[in-house]
Amino acid sequence: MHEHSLEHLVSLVPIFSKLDADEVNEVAKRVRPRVHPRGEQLYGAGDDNPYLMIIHSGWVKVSRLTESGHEQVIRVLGVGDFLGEATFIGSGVADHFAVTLEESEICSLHRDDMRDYLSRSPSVAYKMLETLSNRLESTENQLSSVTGEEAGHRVASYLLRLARESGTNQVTLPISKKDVASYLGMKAETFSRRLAALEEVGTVRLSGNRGIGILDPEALSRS
Amino acid sequence: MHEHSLEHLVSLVPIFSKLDADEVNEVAKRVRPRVHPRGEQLYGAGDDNPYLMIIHSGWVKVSRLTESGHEQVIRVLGVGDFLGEATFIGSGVADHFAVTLEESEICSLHRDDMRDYLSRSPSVAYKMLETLSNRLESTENQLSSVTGEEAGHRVASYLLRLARESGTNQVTLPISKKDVASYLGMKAETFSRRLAALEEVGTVRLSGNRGIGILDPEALSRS
DNA sequence: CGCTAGATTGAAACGAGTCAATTACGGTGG
DNA sequence: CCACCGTAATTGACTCGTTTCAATCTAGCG
Repeated sequence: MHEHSLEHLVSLVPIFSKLDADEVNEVAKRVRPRVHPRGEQLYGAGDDNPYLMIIHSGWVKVSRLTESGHEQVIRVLGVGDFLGEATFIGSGVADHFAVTLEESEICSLHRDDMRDYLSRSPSVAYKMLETLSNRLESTENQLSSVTGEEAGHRVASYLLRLARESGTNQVTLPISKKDVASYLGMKAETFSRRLAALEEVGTVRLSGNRGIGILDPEALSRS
Repeated sequence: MHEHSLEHLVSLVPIFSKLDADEVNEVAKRVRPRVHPRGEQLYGAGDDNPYLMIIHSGWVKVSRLTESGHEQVIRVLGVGDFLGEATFIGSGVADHFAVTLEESEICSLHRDDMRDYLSRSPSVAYKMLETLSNRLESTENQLSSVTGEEAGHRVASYLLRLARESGTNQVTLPISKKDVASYLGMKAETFSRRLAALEEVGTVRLSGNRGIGILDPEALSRS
């Protein structure tokens, strides 16, 4: 199903990166790789998903449904990221949705196996701690930005972040504008209007539905 | 300094609850207990705080400063909770503030010692994972509630949560109204107005600055 | 018992949401 | 390769909730 061995794939995953060859072998034996088509829901709120899922290729969107029924995009996960941890730590059910954004190869590890590795391999637990700690930090950032900054400023910060992460001023939105808007805590119309305003004054240049060229990063960081 | 032994205190802390007597002893040897007066800042954004802090008594408020300078209350920690983990996992500097809300006894563990326990004692790592996972979940909840629900609804949900957690309909705000408002992602004036509106229709009864009696929980959950 | 930070209230301005109507993109099939 | 179609994005006009600013008021500590 893949030109690389399962062992090799496992060794590339950040949370397993400190394991030795024997340990990697053992994990590889327990892992179930699968290719999921674009748009497939991996699990939804209320599901009892017993697997830790690790992304080998593709992208996964994680979102929640507010009580009043609106979708809130929480984060987008890519190669090397894992998801589903909340349902085996604490043994509850999922409270969010996970959907592939494109065809993705994902390995699943049963929670019993995972608990086993956690108790025997401190490096796995430590790597997970690192990841969760970083996620917490970035979610707290999102929270304070949504309540404390106005829409235009959030858009500007987001574009600058994309530019920084990609290392270029010609960025491509990882998700649809509607989803980016949700991630930024605003409606799609507002996001569209802010972008249009930035283009108006020559700060950015929109190309197609996903492309944005940042012409004046200085001006962006000032807004 | 305290009528209980340090060992006893350590054994009461959730993340150390699975340790055996010898391990508890060892942790106790490395721990530095201290009593902090009300209002003391334990650390601030930008500080390199090398300690994991564990609360034995009292309350600690964790908040952030948005880019535009507004304070955003993230969470309130109580007995048994820990803080400061972000600065030893990932080895960065703090990006938030921690302030005691009242006189609090807090034990500090140096990050080197903590890393040591993490690598030797899987139960400690697992307990920390549990906590971080729960915090992540609740912060995600806050996020989607702030963007998806309107102020009145957030106030109602919050009051119901306080009532549920305390097991009574006569609740006491753990922090000032200004801080609660910040936690709920609104201005103090808005919070005040929502409470006044609820009192107006006989759903709640305000008493003093911190006391709220919930007269009609049914009506609250409907708003 | 008086002072001060916290809380309340009012009026007005504004940012973002809503609803609805177009327009444009980008994947598909001819 | 191009025309077509469905989905996504844009735009406009309007509404509404929340913030803002300012003026009291009051709880609760010293």
